[in-house]
Order: sequence, then structure tokens, then C-alpha cells
Amino acid sequence: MSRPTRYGERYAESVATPAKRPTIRQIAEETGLSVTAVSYALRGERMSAATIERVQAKADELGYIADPVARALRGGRTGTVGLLVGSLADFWHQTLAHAIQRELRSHGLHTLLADADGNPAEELVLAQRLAAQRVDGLIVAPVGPAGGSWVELAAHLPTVTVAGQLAGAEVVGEVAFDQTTGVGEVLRHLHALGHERIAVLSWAVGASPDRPSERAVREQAAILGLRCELVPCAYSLDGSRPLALEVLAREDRPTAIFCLSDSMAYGVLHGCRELGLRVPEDISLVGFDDHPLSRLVDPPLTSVNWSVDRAARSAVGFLVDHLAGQADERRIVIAPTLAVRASSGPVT
Amino acid sequence: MSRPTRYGERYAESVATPAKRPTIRQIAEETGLSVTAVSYALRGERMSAATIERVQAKADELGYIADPVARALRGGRTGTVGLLVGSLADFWHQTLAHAIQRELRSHGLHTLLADADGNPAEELVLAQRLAAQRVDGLIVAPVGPAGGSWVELAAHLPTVTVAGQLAGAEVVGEVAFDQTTGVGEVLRHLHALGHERIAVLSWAVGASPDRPSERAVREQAAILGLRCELVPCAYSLDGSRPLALEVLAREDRPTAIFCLSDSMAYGVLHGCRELGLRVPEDISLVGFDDHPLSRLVDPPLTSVNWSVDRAARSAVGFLVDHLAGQADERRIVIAPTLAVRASSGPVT
DNA sequence: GACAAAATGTGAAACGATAAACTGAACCGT
DNA sequence: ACGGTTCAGTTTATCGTTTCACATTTTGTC
Repeated sequence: MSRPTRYGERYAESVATPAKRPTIRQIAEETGLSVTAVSYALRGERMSAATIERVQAKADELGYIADPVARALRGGRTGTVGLLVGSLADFWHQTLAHAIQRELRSHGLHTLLADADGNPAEELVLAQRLAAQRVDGLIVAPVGPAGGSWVELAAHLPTVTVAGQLAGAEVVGEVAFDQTTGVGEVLRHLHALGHERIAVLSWAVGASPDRPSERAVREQAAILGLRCELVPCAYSLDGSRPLALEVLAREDRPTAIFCLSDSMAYGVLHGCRELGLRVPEDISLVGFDDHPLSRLVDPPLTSVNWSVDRAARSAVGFLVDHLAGQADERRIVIAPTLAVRASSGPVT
Repeated sequence: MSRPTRYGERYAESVATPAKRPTIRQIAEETGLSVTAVSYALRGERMSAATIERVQAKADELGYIADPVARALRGGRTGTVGLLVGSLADFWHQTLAHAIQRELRSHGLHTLLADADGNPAEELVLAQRLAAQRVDGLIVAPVGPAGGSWVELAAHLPTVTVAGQLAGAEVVGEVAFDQTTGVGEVLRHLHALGHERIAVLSWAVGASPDRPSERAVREQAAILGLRCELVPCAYSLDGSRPLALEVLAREDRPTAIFCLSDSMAYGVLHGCRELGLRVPEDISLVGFDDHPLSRLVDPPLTSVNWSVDRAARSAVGFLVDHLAGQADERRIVIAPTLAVRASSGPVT
């Protein structure tokens, strides 16, 4: 009868732990002051030094901590930032989430984490759900191309993007990665080694008709005269392995595979091993994003390194600045460094 | 003048985005009903079908979503669970966090993430901070041995532990890993291969005098007649590498190294490579927790596998059940599976 | 010592939602 | 026609905090 509603899945039915904590009113009663006075005193405003001292003492005694929920209701801010990552199954996203969480914490902000699980279509829904939770801001590292009403969402909620765009939405900060240069370096590197037929594994190509990394691939390939084939690929380890097997089994298989995420490169590595192909003698392999483990796999993986810490610091910085009322610089482009390791070698 | 206080770092000074959303009152006004009526109607209670329909229509039109902050203030529940992990720098913890987040979401709960960054002393503080945010429950995967007043915290806040204990605190659920069996299988495996001198890398040994995994090592070593040396080690990749170099450089270096976390094993692997030691010919290596990448490093790492998904499902299940008022089964022990791969071989 | 201006404190109204208690109707069977 | 249930609402109180407006005292100045 009652049709499904966006109102709320189901509200708490039963209670378990009361856990009542001291309130500002308790302090007021025990000090004989008004609630208002206590509120001011706790923040060190208005009241006389003596009163402030007295209130503080009582607060400490009771172990009082202001209820952020009540504060948020009154004041608007929750002190919490939503962190939406496109795919926590991807190692790089894990690393990024880690770094951003740490950075947010250093600013006294809490992290409400949501993971779109590699499904671009989920992202907007999750973002809206975070917004509904009244986060103060949003940091989005999207995997997908952001259809739908991001514009509207970002207009209401300060949003920072990391490594991705949100369909023309007005964001308060953007951390971009210089994909063109990154891709260019990889392709030049492979070109210099004599490679001419290269398979490029990209996550879910069809989704975004004009993803920067893919455009970069096409552009640079054209410049260098390389034959690059874009292959759409699932994000996970297990997603790329079968795909790699297929590509590698071809008659005129490419001499190099360039994966637009290290996670995928690991899967390809696995596939090569199964087929008995040696890397880099039989095929060269290059990753993207340079996960910490990439120098530990065998052979160590050539990859494009971006400073995740710098990205995280910038993203959080943009958001914090905006929340503080400054609308300063709002975009940073992180430059790549190609870490050449043993997985890429000359064509034989 | 105003001495530091726990009251609140500093409260929002300036505002940036108003972002007013439709409230229940707006609906009330536009439908000519009382606020209460709308509240009931939105939940499909009491009101007549016609009214419910009318309210729903208006709510949809305005894009109304109930404010969880206001709800939390009134009703007590926030719909958010705190997830405290001991060290997000550790890959296994990353995997666990991912799984738990997904599981929480499937129950309609939000995840407030905090990372102790490998610092056991931080954990309680962070947990308290999460509690202050009024999460409905807490899931803790501690790295450390929980000094301090966890007892008090857990008494107020439903808490579930994963792979760790909280100094006698009364938890509503516990996901344990059968370390004794896990360690036993590894040591028996190594014993069967002829190893007798084994270095065991454990994270920050001194911290907990009687950690299950370490006790298991001592017990099993005694049974099998092995010479096991416990070596304390930092959690990160870069923490274990220098340590490995030291251990490996010894004159009577062990014939096998057993790392109580895959992350550390990766670092050791790196160290071996630097020293030109072959694995497993020169030295055998075994990890713990079986990270997805462990079958991809070279050589593939022998490791102890626990079902992270099962752990996550149980942990969240315990918490959700408790929140629903059921105090059922509250402990699960996850059994290990030894994944024997190429990194461990017979003594030569 | 008079009078304005600070300083210090209080009361009440928000913030947005829920829930207990109350109010009329309509409806029921006898 | 009479009490007694249900139905469909409305009033009012409440959650814990901040803040506006006002009231009272203290201080400062000439």
C-alpha cells in the first residue's frame, strides 16, 4: 500500500543502549548559571574570567563534550566531509582514500566514506546520500563520467574533484592529473624502446566518450605514429586477467601493454605468467599510478607516479579554504613522473 | 588566556553555501496540514490514504529528504557506524575496511572512517572522537593492545571487535581469527619442509605482552621443536625492509621468515631481492592474511588466508543485530586456510 | 555624582524532526 | 440515544545547542 519512498529506509525501531551523556543543561544546573551562560563560557566568550573558569571546571569534571548533532542542527556545520571514491577495489583508490582521510583528520574533520564499487551509475546516488547526511563538503574521486544532476548537487554542496570531472558542475576545487604528459611519457618511453603495437587497458572505455586519459592516448599515439588499441577493462584484478589472456593470445599480439591502473597491470602480469610469457622479453608492461607494491612485483612494474599525498593535501586544502570563506586558487595539476622499472624493455 | 579545552577545536566562523533544503514544515504549509501530520504521513502511519498520497506527492515535488541531523537529535540514532582501523597503511586493513564499508552500506548504514595510522596509543582517542560524533556503533580492528578506558567506552557504545581485543571491554560482538591454527599450519608447513630456524616478524611486539598470534608462535614452536625468534617490526612496507636486511645479513640467518602480515612480507621480499637472495631457494618466506596481490608477487607468496568477506559480514551482522535489539550469538572464529605458493620451499 | 558605555548575565526563539496526549467526528452494536 | 472504539487530525513538549534581544550591573569620564 505505501509505495516505496525516498523518505528513509526504515527508522530505528528498538533501542539498545541509552548512553546518556552530560549536557550543557546539567552544567548549568550544577553551577547555578543559565544554559546560555554556559554555552558562552564554554567557548570563552562574553562571560567573566571567573565564570569561564568555573564552567570549564565543571565541564571537565562531568566529562562534557558538546553534542555535534545538536550543534549541526543549530549551526549548519557537521564537521564531516563526504569522501566518495569510485572504486575501493582499486588499489590506487585505496591509497588515495587513506591519504585523504589522514589529511581531513589533521584539519579536525571527520570522514564519511562511500564507495561506488566501480559502478559509475552509483556515484551520483551515493553522493546524494552523503549530501543528505549533511556533510559540510564532498571530495569525489570518480571512476565514471558523471551523468545526471551533479551540477545541482555541487551548487548546494562544496565539492572538490580528484582525478575526474563532474559533467560541468561548478566545483570549489579540482585536483587534476596531467594525463596528457603522463600518457605521453609512457608512450614515448615505449616508442623509444621500439614498440609500435600497444594495447591500452582502460577502465570501462565506453562510459565516457572523451575521457582525458583516453584522448591523451589517441593524441600521443597519433603524434608518435603508434598503433594503440584501447581495450575496455573491469577495474578489479580478476577483471583484467581474462582480458589480458584474450589479448595475449592473439596472433599479432601487441608488443606492449599499457594499463591505465596498476591494479589492472597486476592482473595482466598474472595472465602473462599463466601463459608462460616473459616480461619484458616477450611483452612489455606499463602501469599507471604507481602503487607502492609496483616496485615489488616481479618484474618491478614501470609505472607513472603521481604524488598521492600532494593530491590529498590539495583536495582537502581547497575544501577547507572554501569552508573558511576564502575562494582562492581552486585548481592544481599534478605532474607525473615516469618510474621506469624492469617490466618494460626493448622489443626483441 | 582561555586554556585549551576539549570542548571543540574551533567552531565554524564563516559560512559559504546556504543550501537550504525543503523541510517538513514547508510541506505542511503547502498542503495545509500540521507538521505532525506530515511526519506521520511520510512514514505511512495513522493518516488516511488520501492524505498520505497528497503528502507524498508534495514531498516528491519538493525533493524532500528528511534531515538526519534533526532525526538523530530527537530519536537518538544517527544511522552511522564508526569504523576504526588500526593501520590503513597495512594492505589487509585496507581490504577489511573496504569490505566492512560495503557491508554497512548494504544495511543502509553510513561509515565514519578513522585510521589510527599504526599507532596503538591513538586508537582510544579516535574511538572516543567517533563516539562523540554520536555514531550508533563502533567496529574496531585494532592494531594495538588497548590500554585505557575501552571498558567504559564500550559500555556506552555498542562495539564489535575484529581481529583484536579491547582489554576486557564488554563488546557486543567479536570476530576472531583462529591464530593458533593459522600459525600452527604455517609452522607445520615449514617444519615439514625441513626448516628449523625461523624468524617471525610481528608488528610492534613489545606493545602487547600476550598477543594471541605471538603466543601461538611460541606454543607451536615448542611443540614442533623449532627455534623461532620474534622480531618486532613496523607495519609499513618500508618498515620491514631494513629489518629484513638486518636479519638476512646475519651469519646464521634463519632458513625461513614468517611475517605476521603480508605487507611486511612484501618488504622482506624487496630486501631479499636487494641482497640477491633467491626465494625460496635461499630463504623461504611466508605471509599472513593473504592479500589479493600475494599470488602476483614473485614468487607468489605462501600465506594464511582468512575470509575477509565473512569477517566483515559477521562484524556488521553482530552490530546490526544488536542495534535491532537481539542479543544473539556474538562471537565467531574464522578458520584459516594455508595457501601454499612458491615462496616457501624445502631447505637446501 | 550623573550618565553613557561596557561588561555580564538571562529568557526565549530558533534548528527539523518525532511522540505523547488530546480533540472531534464518524461508526458500532444494543 | 447511549457509551465505547477507531480514525484523522492538531497541540504541545522535547532532543542539545546557539544566538538575538533584552535586563542588570559594573566601569569610566567629566
